[in-house]
Amino acid sequence: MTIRLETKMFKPVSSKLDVTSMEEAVLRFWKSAEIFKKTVEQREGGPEYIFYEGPPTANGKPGVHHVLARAFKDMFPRYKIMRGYHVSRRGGWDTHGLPVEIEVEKQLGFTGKGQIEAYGIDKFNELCKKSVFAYIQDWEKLTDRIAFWVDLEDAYVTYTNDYIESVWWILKNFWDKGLLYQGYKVVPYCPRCGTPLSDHEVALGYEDATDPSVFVRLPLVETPGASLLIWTTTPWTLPGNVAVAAHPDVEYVTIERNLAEGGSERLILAKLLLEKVFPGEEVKIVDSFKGKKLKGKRYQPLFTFMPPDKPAHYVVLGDFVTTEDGTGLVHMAPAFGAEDMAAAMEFNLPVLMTVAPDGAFLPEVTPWRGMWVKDADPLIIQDLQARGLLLKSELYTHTYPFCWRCHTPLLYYARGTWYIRTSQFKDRLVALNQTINWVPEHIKTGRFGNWLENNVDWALGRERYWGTPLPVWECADCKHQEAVGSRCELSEKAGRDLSGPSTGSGQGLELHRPYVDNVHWNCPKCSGRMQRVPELIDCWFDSGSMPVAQWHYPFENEDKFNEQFPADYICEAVDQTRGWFYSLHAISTLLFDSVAYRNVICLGHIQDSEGRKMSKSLGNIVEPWDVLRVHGADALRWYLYTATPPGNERRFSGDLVGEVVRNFTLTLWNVYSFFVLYANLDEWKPTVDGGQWTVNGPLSTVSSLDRWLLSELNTLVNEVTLAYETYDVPGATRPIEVFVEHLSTWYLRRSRRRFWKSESDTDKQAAYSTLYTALITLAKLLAPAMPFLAEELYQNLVRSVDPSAPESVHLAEWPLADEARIAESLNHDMALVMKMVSLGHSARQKANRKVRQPLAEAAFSVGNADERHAVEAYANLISDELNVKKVRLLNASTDAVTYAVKPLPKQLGQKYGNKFPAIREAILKMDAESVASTLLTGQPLTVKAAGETFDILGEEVEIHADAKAGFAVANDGAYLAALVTELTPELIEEGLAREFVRRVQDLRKSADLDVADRIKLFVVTTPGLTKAITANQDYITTETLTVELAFAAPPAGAVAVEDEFEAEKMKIGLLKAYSA
RNA sequence: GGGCCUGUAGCUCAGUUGGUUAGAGCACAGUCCUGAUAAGACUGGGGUCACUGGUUCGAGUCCAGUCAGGCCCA
Repeated sequence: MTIRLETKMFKPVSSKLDVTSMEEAVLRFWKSAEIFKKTVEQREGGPEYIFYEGPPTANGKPGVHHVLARAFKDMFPRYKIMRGYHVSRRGGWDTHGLPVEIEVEKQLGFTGKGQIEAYGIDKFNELCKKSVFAYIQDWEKLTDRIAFWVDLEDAYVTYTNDYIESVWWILKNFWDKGLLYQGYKVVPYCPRCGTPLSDHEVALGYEDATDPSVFVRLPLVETPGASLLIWTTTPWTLPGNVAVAAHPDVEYVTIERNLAEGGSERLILAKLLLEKVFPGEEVKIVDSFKGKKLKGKRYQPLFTFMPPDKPAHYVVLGDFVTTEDGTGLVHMAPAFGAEDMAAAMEFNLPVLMTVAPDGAFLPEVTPWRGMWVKDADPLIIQDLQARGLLLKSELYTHTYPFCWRCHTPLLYYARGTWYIRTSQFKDRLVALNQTINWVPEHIKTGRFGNWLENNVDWALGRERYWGTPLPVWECADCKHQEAVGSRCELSEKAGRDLSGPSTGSGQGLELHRPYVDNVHWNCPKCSGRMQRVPELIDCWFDSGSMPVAQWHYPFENEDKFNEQFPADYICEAVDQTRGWFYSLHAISTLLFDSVAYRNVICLGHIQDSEGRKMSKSLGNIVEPWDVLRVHGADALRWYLYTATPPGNERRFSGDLVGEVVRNFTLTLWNVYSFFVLYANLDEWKPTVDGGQWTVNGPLSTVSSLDRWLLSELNTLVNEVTLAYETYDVPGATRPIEVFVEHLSTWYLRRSRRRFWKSESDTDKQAAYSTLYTALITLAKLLAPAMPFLAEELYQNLVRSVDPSAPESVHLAEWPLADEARIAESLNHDMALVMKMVSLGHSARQKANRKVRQPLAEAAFSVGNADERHAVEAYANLISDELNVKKVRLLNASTDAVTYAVKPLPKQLGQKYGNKFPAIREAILKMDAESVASTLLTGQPLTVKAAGETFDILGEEVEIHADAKAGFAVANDGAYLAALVTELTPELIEEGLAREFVRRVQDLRKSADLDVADRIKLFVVTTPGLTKAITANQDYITTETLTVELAFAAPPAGAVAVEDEFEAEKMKIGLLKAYSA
């Protein structure tokens, strides 16, 4: 294709789109023109829109689920910028915590805490610090490629001294309010990592585990020969047994059973569980009683390694006992179970701590000393067996918590640790949550709301190395404790300046371990030595402190903090309900009695194409780059926005993204390239009107197609805008797909001739104006979701002809709907026209009349008077599209039309309720023709049913017309299209002429002519076709841009072809006459 | 065991306050259309709307229960 560039307004656009190179060119433009920076700078002074980036950890490669989150994070700031808001999108990195330590331990080949201390905490933490940015380049590259605009140059980093100091300030605040306390509780504890885990960490690691399931006899002291029967899946807790619990109101039985070795025994257990414990075994019930009768019964201790310091080994009563599993008699080891500990408190039972923090038995437990408790399970079982205390031992599979990073089974273990008293604020947590806009809404009262309702104190302490140290110092002698809230305060206490920078020659203190542990002072109470407690804090507290700590508030940036709190919008995946969503909410509630965010989109997880979770071990991870390389970022983003509502889990594969390109991107691209092709041919350009873009002349009031498209366009603007305002992502994207489809397959399909015609009349101008308006409006509506394509359209359609326009579509103003252009009835009518045309095509298919053959007449039947008007008003559109000479409405009096009636359930059912079936029956029994004629004249129909008389109105019954003879018919409900299929010689000749034109156009194409090139045409053909060509010569020469038509053999050098159709033969050839 | 969500065509998803014959795209087959189109139009095959029961004149939609999957909590 040859284009004379010097006269063209718009950059020529190939009809073939190379997505990747287009996007890469846009990326280069954004970079060189610093567009992202400008989107922030140019909105300085505008209202603030506050977005918080949930900080990821860059010690692993980003995956497609990160693309999901980043795509959703990106679109609202882009939208708000176009609406004039100032949005500073500060990035952040989460850098502390066990995952980081685990990675480094792996590198070093460590398996326990001892090795870390031997290696040196300073060196270990140095490696942690390096490792958190191991994959930062991957993150930056991906973030850049998918066009997630976030400021990574000025990102906050949770390990910096400034950040930690702000976190300390928060903790000191809590300390002063008495919200930070040391408690002793049974906590899930990872013996390998040597630290308790928070509830949200435990949640990450449930797996199926197979454990021993043992039934153990506890011989009663006062009743020789009888034993309590208990059940446990953790035999290693048995040396810690101090009591047995029974439910006061459950029915228990004493049974007698024969022993294999001879003799018999008596056992006590819950009656309901008898069948489960002794399936198929005959047992004799000798007694039956309520659990409360067991109260205080003493039994012989199983083990005596650790003498209890309080009365023990008797039955206590508790409501927590269930008859789901086991025996209804629950073994109590207060050191290893939360309920056990609670019972120990209630009944003043001793706590036998038989296990060391590393999960090994203490030396006192002589047979298994130093042994990992789970390894000791079989030996304990053996021991019980040998002593005749074991009834039976089986295997039991249940879900059990494992350490989420190292997969060690967790132990429930009584430990001292630090808590934040969040439960005291439960009501405020719940009340403030009510003011947050959750997408999807059910999270608010469901998952997140329930979680808040059941709030328990936040277990904050972590006995680890790489993290924010808990700023509490304790006197070695008198246990006096002080919390420190800043570097200055620490300097004062320590008596030396520790507040300077910690790098270079600065005297300042690095706030991590081990350096911070080396700061001491004398106890003000007893002049003992103040030493920092060993704990770090939960790294979720770091990220939850981000609204404060990213600004190093309150030590500086007070104005920044005030301006940027709370957030308008955050977005993360659903696993963050117990993570960042909670930590942000809890901290800002306790600190400021405020929400931390007003709107939140909570994303579902991505699964693979089979609906399985993507995981490294399954090897089913879709690499984002594989998709990006083939289909580009826009298509990936668009797929994520449109495929599923954000809260749903979604199946994902690269092929589904490819569909977006074929279905949506290419359709829009082709409209765009069509526009540019013809606008350049006609040298059409929009005009600038006082800095505002308008289009040439008044927007047509002549063409109903133009009025319709603009009505739909402005409707779309309203729809998309409302969706953005309510954080409805599918609502902001899916309607654009529908519009583009209509734009391409109806507006443009029906408007093509308006662009082809040679004369430049007002109708042609109006067509250009309308299409141009639609394209530049679409570019803006698409900008937040498809930033690349939007930019490409905008640069070529707007910037190339108006250098004074905003430099980027992302700096442009969001379009506002022109309400005056919205005409509901027009949208309605056109939808009807499309439906009638569809029926017309269907009828043609049935009649086996191809579209190129003109037909004499199409007649339609529709539902009501308004619709009859619509068909009349758009008759020319319909006749063009269906290639018929005449369009009219079917008329009962002149056409051979029959009627059928269909009572409408919605109308009649709502009005008459349970009388509806009888009424329907009665109407159907009546003569359809007379029912129709009554109702069509606007009179009510009198119906007798079930002994009553009803007046049925026209809108309560649907009247179906059917055309009898001489028509090819297609219908749908009340709608019907009927085609006259009879052909006259003139119609046949016209059909031949169209066939002929089609052949010439193909030949033009294969001769590689430009669309506007004029040709000389040579034809040798059979008489029938000759006659048809002669009769339609004007039509043919106009259509094919023929300046000279000769009935002669093509000369040498002509592009020629032979063909035959409809029993006619021909040879045609063409020569280029001249270029347009 | 408890909470939340999901279950509609081979695949990805729509389906309004309960109301006519449950739709779209992809994929498959045929026909047509095409001087923007890698596209489009029409037709066809493909559905016990997870299952069972209930409410109702009427249930994909409301209620109860069951099953399956996901996430979360024990």
